Amino acid sequence: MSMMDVKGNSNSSSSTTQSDEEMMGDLRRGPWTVEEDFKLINYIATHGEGRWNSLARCAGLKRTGKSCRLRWLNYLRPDVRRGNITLEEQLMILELHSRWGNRWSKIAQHLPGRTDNEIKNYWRTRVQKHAKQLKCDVNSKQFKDTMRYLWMPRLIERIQAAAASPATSVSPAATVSAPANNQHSISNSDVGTGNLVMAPHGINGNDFGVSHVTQSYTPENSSTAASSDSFATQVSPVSDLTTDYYNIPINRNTNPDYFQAGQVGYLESMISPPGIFNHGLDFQAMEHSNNQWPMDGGDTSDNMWNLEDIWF
DNA sequence: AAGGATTCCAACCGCATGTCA
DNA sequence: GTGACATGCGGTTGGAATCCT
Repeated sequence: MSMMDVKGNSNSSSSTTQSDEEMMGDLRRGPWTVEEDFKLINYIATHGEGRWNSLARCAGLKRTGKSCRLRWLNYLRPDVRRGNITLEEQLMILELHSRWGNRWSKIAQHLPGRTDNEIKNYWRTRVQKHAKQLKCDVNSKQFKDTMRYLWMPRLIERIQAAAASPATSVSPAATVSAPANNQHSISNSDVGTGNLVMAPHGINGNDFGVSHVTQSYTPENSSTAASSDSFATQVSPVSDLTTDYYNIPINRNTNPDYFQAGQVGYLESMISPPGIFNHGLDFQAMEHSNNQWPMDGGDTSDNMWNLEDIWF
């Protein structure tokens, strides 16, 4: 069973370009196979990226240029980072989304190794889900306030707690991501200026469920490394090509303007301006009264939504 | 154990914009 | 200036995996 089976060889797409249409004869769709991945990787290794339609032809792939591009950018690229979104990344997504809205690609530029697709999926599956549970719009003031005064602080607390006790580190990014230079170091002067933390109009959202952030990332525990039983024929959701198969080092970030998780300046800057979290909420007490905020990987979403009762 | 519900995410679609002849 | 084609982006879909009853 595959998406290809479902969508078949439909050639009714009105969005395809003319050159796509010309190729529509026996185009493949749906999940990529190992063979296709190899072809694409090998071709790009030799000839580089770009000119995706001709690339698809020359590489012997019966795919549209679009499809090749997407597969490369979202999955095969050497610096694509697999695995769970870290706390720091969640915080970053949250903050950047508050600034830019659904500008996923722009947000992704500041999260090395993460694709716009991944961030978009994250937002939709976690944040919007919670907004829905709260019966409010993700862009509503109510929801933003909840983000800003409840979940952001909790996230920061957890990041700091993790930093204080490395044995229970929650920051895979700190170990996986090791850019060499020129990260955007956020100074304390950013704090309270709206520069990064606590933007004037608040924070839109985050996954405070953080159910997947407590493990250190390894290829083995990558979320995409599971369920490899269908690997022989289909790879898309399961292969860990960037490590096991192709032995390509992960996460070679070159973006000079990105945030490095675990960077002290960043975390410090994430600490709220004085008093901003002190709106009569005792988070410690809340944590206790709600059966805490586990650091062991359990999904805390429900607990957090219990906090909602207190909040409202 | 079974099957229904939910979650996650790869891949697709449609549109906008960029590039080039 | 214009049209053809390429690229990029955000939204959506649907199926595998996982969870729940």
